[in-house]
Amino acid sequence: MTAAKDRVRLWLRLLKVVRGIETELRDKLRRDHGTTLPRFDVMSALSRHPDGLKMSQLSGVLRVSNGNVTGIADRLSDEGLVERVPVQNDRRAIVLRLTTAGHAEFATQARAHEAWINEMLRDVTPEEARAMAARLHAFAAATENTQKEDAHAQ
Amino acid sequence: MTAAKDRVRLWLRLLKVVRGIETELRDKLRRDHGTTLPRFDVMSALSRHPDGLKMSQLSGVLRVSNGNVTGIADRLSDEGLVERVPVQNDRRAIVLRLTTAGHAEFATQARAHEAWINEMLRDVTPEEARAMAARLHAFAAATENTQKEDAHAQ
DNA sequence: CCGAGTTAGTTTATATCTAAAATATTTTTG
DNA sequence: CAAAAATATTTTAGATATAAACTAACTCGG
Repeated sequence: MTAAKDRVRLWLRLLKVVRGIETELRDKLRRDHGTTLPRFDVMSALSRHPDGLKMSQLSGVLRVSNGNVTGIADRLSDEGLVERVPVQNDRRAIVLRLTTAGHAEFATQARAHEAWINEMLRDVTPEEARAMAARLHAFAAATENTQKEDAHAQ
Repeated sequence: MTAAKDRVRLWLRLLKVVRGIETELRDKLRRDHGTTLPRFDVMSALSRHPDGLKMSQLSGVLRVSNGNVTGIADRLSDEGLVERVPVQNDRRAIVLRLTTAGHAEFATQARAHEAWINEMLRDVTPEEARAMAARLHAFAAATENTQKEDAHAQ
């Protein structure tokens, strides 16, 4: 089955590219902003939801486990970048949202992030980027679950 | 700069696809083979190097930190799937290689892995897979460091 | 040969991550 | 309504990850 081999090769290539970019981003975030990729991801998701997200929504959006978000939220909360807000009519739930300081801090990080990606992918033309992004829709079939949103987006 | 936005969008799409596939693979590896993605990655790298790899080569190949491999090697070693072999003429170095049991176990896992990927990417034609893999070469510029080999490969 | 610098690997401290159990609350059902 | 099921989050145990400190061994110039 060469078809299977072709698909595996594509998967390995995807994995290598994504890991490489992630490693670069992690280094830059630590060096320039004293933060980490998971923290950036959480703040990024929250920045696009000014009213905040419930913990379960956040873990769904980021595709990470439930308990994982708890720890990251704890640390961001300790630094005053996010806050936990009770939810009306459901005392189980909690909404996490950026504080004013969190919004300001993320705005800075997001500008740097966009510049880094733009530089790292400088050899990809905008046309090619759009075409590739469109093709990647076919891959969405791979993960039929509830991926309603992107992680990382600004 | 819409070009920058296009590139960021592509990056987010890549990230989503890779995370989705990784999540599926993790679940399947655990359910069907009682193992994890990092363990599979280590065994995969070793399977392509019958004479073994030094710890530093392994962490370089997998693009993970040095100390990380130590722990995974410890656990695989406890289960008899890999072994540490001294290196001639350099008593600092250690070569990690699959045991006979490790080779057999990995062969089973690799067959399943190929079938899973082939199924998950069933909507991607072999031609498209090859084309996309070729295009992803342009992305390699993003990570100019020493990525001599793939993680995961069989 | 010997001490400075380098290299290989482990260890340490901490953060991240999952799966599963536990807790608290809400919703559903009979 | 009361019991059962479902839901939201945290907690727990253990694996995975990094960066940085540490140990041991090697290299090399003098």
